[in-house]
Amino acid sequence: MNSISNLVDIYRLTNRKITPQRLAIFNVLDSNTDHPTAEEIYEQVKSQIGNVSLKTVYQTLNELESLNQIQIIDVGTGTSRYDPNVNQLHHHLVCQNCSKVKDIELDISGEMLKAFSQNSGEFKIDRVEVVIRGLCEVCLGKGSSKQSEL
Amino acid sequence: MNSISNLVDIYRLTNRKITPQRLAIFNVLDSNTDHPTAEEIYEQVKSQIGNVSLKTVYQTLNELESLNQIQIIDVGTGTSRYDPNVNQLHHHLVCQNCSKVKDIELDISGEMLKAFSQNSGEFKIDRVEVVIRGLCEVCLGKGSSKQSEL
DNA sequence: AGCTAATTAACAATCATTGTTATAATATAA
DNA sequence: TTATATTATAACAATGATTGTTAATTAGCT
Ligand SMILES: [Mn+2]
Ligand SMILES: [Mn+2]
Ligand SMILES: [Zn+2]
Ligand SMILES: [Zn+2]
Repeated sequence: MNSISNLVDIYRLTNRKITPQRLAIFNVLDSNTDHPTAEEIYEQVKSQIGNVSLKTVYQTLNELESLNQIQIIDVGTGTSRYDPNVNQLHHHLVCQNCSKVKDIELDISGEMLKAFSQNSGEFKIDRVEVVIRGLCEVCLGKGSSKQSEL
Repeated sequence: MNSISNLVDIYRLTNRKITPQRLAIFNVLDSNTDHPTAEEIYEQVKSQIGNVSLKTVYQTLNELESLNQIQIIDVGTGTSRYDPNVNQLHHHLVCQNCSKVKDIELDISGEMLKAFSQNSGEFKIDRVEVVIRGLCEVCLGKGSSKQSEL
């Protein structure tokens, strides 16, 4: 994602208005590495500026995606995650216990494409997404038996 | 997935009843490589035995997953896909035009783990899922301009 | 300050999936 | 083969994430 002042420029140039809601959403996303859900962003924005609607959050997030400022990722946890990291190719670690999502840098193109071309007949690759599932550092530390505690 | 007669045995051994609905669902899944949705399975079962409810289809599919007979995959198309291929490690190609899902065999563990251990601190890997997005053979043939036709 | 297009909030709607429950069907033993 | 216990089914309501609708509000410009 671009800097907030760049976003403001982009918004002005595309006839979009700079509202407190949008600015607060930009702020929450800026340098965020947590892969928050829309609901989480909504809560943070609300604590910053008092009033937003969840609909506005969704609208702005979809808008930012279509401006290529964020990516919307679905790692199978039931809700979409919003990721401002679009400049650096990366993949994701997903904790099966706490559902936290972390970035991981992986260059798989080499071996990938080699094995792939042997296997797949015709298929024009646009992108490759890797999700690694397991237990994060925190949940490992707690011991996996903690999973079933309430 | 096991053979249908094996499934019948498993069901009997675990105090489950063999119903026409379940048998029809087994049949639809048997050797199926289409990664159908619950709705699609429901339609096929309906054309075989006349009456089922979608709820029964979901129930049976979840049951088969917990018996490790199928896997439920989510490739971000908005609906879960049901895959009887659980004995052979594999990944998925997803067509961005027609949403078809195809199996692909890829052994990424080597390079993967190497790059990974350099990058990720502590994380206990359970499984690695790769989704390759692009255009399938059919949609390539039609030319990508067909995408916007109605 | 006033105009106008864009934005917001409130609310309803959607879609996939799951919960509830009264009825029906299977397995098994008399 | 019929009765019985138990599991499964269908119908329907409910859920949760996301999107649609619209009347009221606001940003950006004059
Ligand atoms: Mn990321
Ligand atoms: Mn598959
Ligand atoms: Zn964790
Ligand atoms: Zn296709």
